[in-house]
Amino acid sequence: MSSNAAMAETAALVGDPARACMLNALMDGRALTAGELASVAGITAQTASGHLARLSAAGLLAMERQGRHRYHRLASPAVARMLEAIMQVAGAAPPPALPRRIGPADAAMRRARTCYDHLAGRLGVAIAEAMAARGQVELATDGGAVTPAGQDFLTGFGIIPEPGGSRRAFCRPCLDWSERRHHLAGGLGAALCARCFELGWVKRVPQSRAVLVTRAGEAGLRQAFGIELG
Amino acid sequence: MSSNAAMAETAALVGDPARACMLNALMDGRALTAGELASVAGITAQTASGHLARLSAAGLLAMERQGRHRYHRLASPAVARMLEAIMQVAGAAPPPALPRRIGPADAAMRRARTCYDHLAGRLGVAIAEAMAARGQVELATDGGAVTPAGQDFLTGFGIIPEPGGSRRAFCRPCLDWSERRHHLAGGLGAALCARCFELGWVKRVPQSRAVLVTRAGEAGLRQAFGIELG
DNA sequence: CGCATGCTTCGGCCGCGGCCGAACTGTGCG
DNA sequence: CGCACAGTTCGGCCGCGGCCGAAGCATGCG
Repeated sequence: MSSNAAMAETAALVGDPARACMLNALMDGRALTAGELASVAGITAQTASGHLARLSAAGLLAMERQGRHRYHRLASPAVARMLEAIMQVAGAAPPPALPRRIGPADAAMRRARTCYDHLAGRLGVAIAEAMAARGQVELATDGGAVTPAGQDFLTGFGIIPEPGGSRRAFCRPCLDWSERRHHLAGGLGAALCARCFELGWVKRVPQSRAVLVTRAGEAGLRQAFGIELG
Repeated sequence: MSSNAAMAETAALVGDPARACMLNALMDGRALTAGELASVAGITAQTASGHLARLSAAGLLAMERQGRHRYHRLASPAVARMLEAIMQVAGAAPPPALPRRIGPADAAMRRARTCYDHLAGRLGVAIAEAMAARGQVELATDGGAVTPAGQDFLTGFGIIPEPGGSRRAFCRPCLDWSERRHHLAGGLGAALCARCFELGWVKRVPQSRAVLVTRAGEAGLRQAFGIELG
């Protein structure tokens, strides 16, 4: 009865070409701005705004303000799974993942850079996702925490976990500019970044926020986090 | 691009309350008539007809004529999976599976009966599904086949697989009246039915198409097919 | 401060599509 | 053959919702 109505409502949201286009563009887990989504859907910003509001209200999307931008992303893996299931029935091959050029044009910046006091770019995101996958940190939209396993790892990595003091913001997710996924910020992000510099794994590029991953860094990252930047 | 359009089209089909209602009613794998589907959706027959035609054209439903009835069912497990994924996102609990009374009112008939020369009812459907699950038979909409493993099983069960003669219709699915799922018909269905009588597993109920599963039958069916009629 | 930018809200246009009544096909039954 | 019943097709009504132009906030920058 009402479950039918709820199902229909959700499906109807996906059932509009413009909205389907936007959802599809978010399938890789990145977060995009309203303007970008309007562009990929081929509609004006005001129309997109309405769609995005409805998608968020229905719990399909999550929104995150950052300055004067608003980043939208799929609200949960369940949404992605649903979209995949629909595409399967629709007989549509998953989209060719067109390499839309977003973020900084500089390849080195996209690969690795600092964001204030922590690491960003593919490197920063890879570290965050590796630690999350291994259960060392738990990331939520509005915060995060280091698990006991994470404490152990950090100690072994040469980072002394914070005493009770400014615990609040110690482990915090931050939306990555170029990757549009979360990397680690807060005290933890800063400590990881500092330790990587200390170990000689990364070096600053003069006059730029970009950092260079050294040979030693590639080996160390592979061993410590299982990361392969490619 | 076009994959977005295909996805939107499919989702839009589910996105109508009436169609969602019908699809939901088919989630258990049974096949229902257009009239029944119209009834559960609370719309007239002519409106339902239009919906069903569109759903079939899009490959969400499969239709099967039987006399002057037209039975509709989900076209594939992928469709069921999609619907489940949508319901999950919609936060709707799967419908309480309201026990709609369909088919013959006689409980014995629903449990087990003969259909011409083969077994039907919960028993017939259970045998067909058990054999399909074990890879002994392969059932398609318009025919079926006994696999090598199935040949072995049948030999052990005391059935001599047909010689090349009337092979065509030896293994054939037949839509079950009360269960609205397929049971086995054709030469195979007849042979299985005959053997069950021969083994004393089932007995005819006088003046009725219903058959009774004996104590020996319950044990035998459990052992031979892993069936538990409950 | 004022301007530019990103996004939202409002108002109105318009077309798609769901709905039903009525009429038609086709199957089964006596 | 005529009747009953399941299902479809046709035609027309109507409302929901997508779309954009214009105007209204918010944030950031010089």
